[in-house]
Amino acid sequence: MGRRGEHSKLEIECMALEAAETIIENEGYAGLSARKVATAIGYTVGSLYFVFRNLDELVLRINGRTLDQLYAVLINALADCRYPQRCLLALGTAYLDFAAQHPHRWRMIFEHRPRDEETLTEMNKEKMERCYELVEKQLKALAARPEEEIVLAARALWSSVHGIAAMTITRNPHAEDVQLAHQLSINLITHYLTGLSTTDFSNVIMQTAGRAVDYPK
Amino acid sequence: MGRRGEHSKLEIECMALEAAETIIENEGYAGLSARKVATAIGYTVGSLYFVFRNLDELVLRINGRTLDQLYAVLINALADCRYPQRCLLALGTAYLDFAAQHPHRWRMIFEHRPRDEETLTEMNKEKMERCYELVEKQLKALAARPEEEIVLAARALWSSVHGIAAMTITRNPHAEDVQLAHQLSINLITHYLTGLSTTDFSNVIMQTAGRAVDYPK
DNA sequence: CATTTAATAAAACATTGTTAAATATAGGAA
DNA sequence: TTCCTATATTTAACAATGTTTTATTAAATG
Repeated sequence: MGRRGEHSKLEIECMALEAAETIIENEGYAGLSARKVATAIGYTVGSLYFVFRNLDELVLRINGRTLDQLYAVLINALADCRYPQRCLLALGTAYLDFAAQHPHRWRMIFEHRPRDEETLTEMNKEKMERCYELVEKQLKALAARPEEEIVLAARALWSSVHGIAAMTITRNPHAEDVQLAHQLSINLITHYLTGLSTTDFSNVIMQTAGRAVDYPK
Repeated sequence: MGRRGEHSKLEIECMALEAAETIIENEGYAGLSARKVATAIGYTVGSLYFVFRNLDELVLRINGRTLDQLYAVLINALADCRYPQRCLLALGTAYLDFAAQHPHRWRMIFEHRPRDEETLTEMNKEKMERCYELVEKQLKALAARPEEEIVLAARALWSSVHGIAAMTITRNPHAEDVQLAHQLSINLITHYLTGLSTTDFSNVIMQTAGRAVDYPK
């Protein structure tokens, strides 16, 4: 009944985010509801809208936090390896492990559909770009190549690891799924890097603008 | 009113599926609702449950049809190419084009969460496996390798192309996005295949069971 | 102590998926 | 033809949802 000032707006926001995260971690996004979050933090549903514009914004914030956690995990994974190839493999492995440990929150990053897609893209796109940059840094350390090629290779490689995760790690991943994902990631990264190193990229002309693509041989 | 027997159960089912598909194609999954589908085919909402157990089943069926269409597109793409490398590139390009042309229906295959996940996996998993098999066939034509390696490589490669699509082709893809996706796909496939061809796989021992992974050098 | 102000709750609304009940029509029987 | 019954179809009802509006209550202020 209106215990004013018991928690600051920022505290409520934080409590709500944490409560929502546990709900999602346990029951998935489908199990999330405004009322459930509200009662979990000892408030009623209306109070949530005092802190968040709507549920989309709450999910958006959680996705941001998840991406931050992921980034920290990736950075951490780089601490144990010295050579670029090993670092790239470690990044892939770390990503897959994170996805397997928090499958619901991880999938929500990509599956959630906010009403206005634009704000999301602007808000969290940068947090995704950071991952590409980590890969770019390793690729640069691997061999001197034009910036453009590095950017393209990093994006191709990281998207691929994500694709392996998306196709292999379900919402309730079994140990064998995760193991297969690791195999695939190692297989992919290893062969891609080998191919990259044996290709003289400067000879290859790709003219995709007019849809006439000259594939490298 | 009850105009009994005007349409057979099967006809209503077909009409509902088509109506739902157009709704999804236009407004995305978020725009889909039981009542909207029902009125679109000139019936009321109750009649839908005479044909489908619930909305999940309807979506499941649509996903199945989408996967069938995709498979047909992939098969078609193989008609224009003769050499395995070109075929693999063509498969990737065809997949990206399909995703770009039907972004909502394509994403729904992966984003939809039915209440009981098991039926879906059993139902449509096979339709996804077919895609891997197409890739396997091309890889076999490329070089003689143990079945196990082929299966792994096909899965790695196709997951990667899917990852590129997932990360690059949004729900409302711009032409430049699609073009970038094509570049990434070509880049990825080319380098991966090059790497695959220059690697003597028989030397590589992967023992991931105990988590001690011996990376290929 | 009285008054304002803002935090919180409570209630109301529209919309959703789904189910149960009501209704009307087609096809056969008398 | 006329009634009857089975069932296709509609209508109504239910519970749950996100969101908005209104009402209340406690703190701050004078």
